[in-house]
Amino acid sequence: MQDPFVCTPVSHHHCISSALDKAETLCRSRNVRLTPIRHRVLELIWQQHRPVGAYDLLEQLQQQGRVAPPTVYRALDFLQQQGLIHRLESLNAFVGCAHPQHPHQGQFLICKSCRSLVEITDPEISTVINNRAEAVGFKPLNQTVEVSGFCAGCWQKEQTNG
Amino acid sequence: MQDPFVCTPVSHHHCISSALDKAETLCRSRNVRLTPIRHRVLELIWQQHRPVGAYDLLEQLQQQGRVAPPTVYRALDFLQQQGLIHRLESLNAFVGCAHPQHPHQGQFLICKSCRSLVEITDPEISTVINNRAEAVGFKPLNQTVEVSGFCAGCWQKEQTNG
DNA sequence: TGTGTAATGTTATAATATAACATCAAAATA
DNA sequence: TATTTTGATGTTATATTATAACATTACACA
Ligand SMILES: [Zn+2]
Ligand SMILES: [Zn+2]
Ligand SMILES: [Zn+2]
Ligand SMILES: [Zn+2]
Repeated sequence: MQDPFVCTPVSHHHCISSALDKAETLCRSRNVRLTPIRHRVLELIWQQHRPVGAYDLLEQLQQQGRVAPPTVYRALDFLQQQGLIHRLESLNAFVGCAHPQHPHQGQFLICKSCRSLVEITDPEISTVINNRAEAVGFKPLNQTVEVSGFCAGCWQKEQTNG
Repeated sequence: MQDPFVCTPVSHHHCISSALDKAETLCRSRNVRLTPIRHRVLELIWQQHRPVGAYDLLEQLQQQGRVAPPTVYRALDFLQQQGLIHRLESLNAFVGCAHPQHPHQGQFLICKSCRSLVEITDPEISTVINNRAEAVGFKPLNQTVEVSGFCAGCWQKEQTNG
């Protein structure tokens, strides 16, 4: 995974096109259509490389013609179904997934200060949660794990300033 | 904790009044005001004993006179600050907390079928998540852990029916 | 009783999301 | 190729969730 914390403008350009390439390959192999709108929405999401709201995307799309909310939400639904993006429940926002090959639920670290985000995929977290759920007779299907706090850089600033 | 899965009408009546008693004691000891509105909102939340939306609460409050959204949201804010309720990010809903004495972040098991909810408080889950976050240089402050799936009862029905 | 603060009332509006139906484009079939 | 079918998008309206801003009221405390 491309680490957002060290993602420079140059490497980020690469990480956008890499994500889009992966998406195209994946959609072709699954025989689903990554239409221009869907492709564009995914591109806009990766350009930010941080959580983006649906209406932010809408605004950007509207710079090239009239677009209405359902268009954006449909694209987001598709991208989510294909595992190309994740929805962040605590932010009402969306972020690109860097490993869309295997369906999974991400675990997200969200910086309160710079609003950057890192997705981790830790099997131990999933396992512990599932075990505890099953221990009380619950059948777990889907996990939402979102951690808010400070990224390394912002935490350092916090400590020196505060 | 009163287990919602086995919460009968009778025991539930107890669990409402117990929660309200705890809240009163707690607010008195903290020298904050559990005003009639706040008390009423907490009561309505516990009456459902499952996640309730702000506008559901509003509707119920309006049966006794005109109430506007800010009133409900303010009460919810207060109750959240005091740890008397939790907000479920994945549902945009609120649920009563059965252990408001010690501030904590809950871990929630949400049944897709009957929409019942169980809060667990598992230190191991918190610890694993915090460890993994710190391992990538992130300073974790707040965790959102919400698991959707089937409660014991509904899972049994699912398996026999499907 | 006055005086400051916290809580609530009130109105308006912001932000997020979906329903319903019309139109269009692509794929499949004849 | 023409026809049919399906999926995608356009369009309008509206639902749902949440907050801003300012007026008023209740309470605490001097
Ligand atoms: Zn992912
Ligand atoms: Zn940061
Ligand atoms: Zn709790
Ligand atoms: Zn259930």
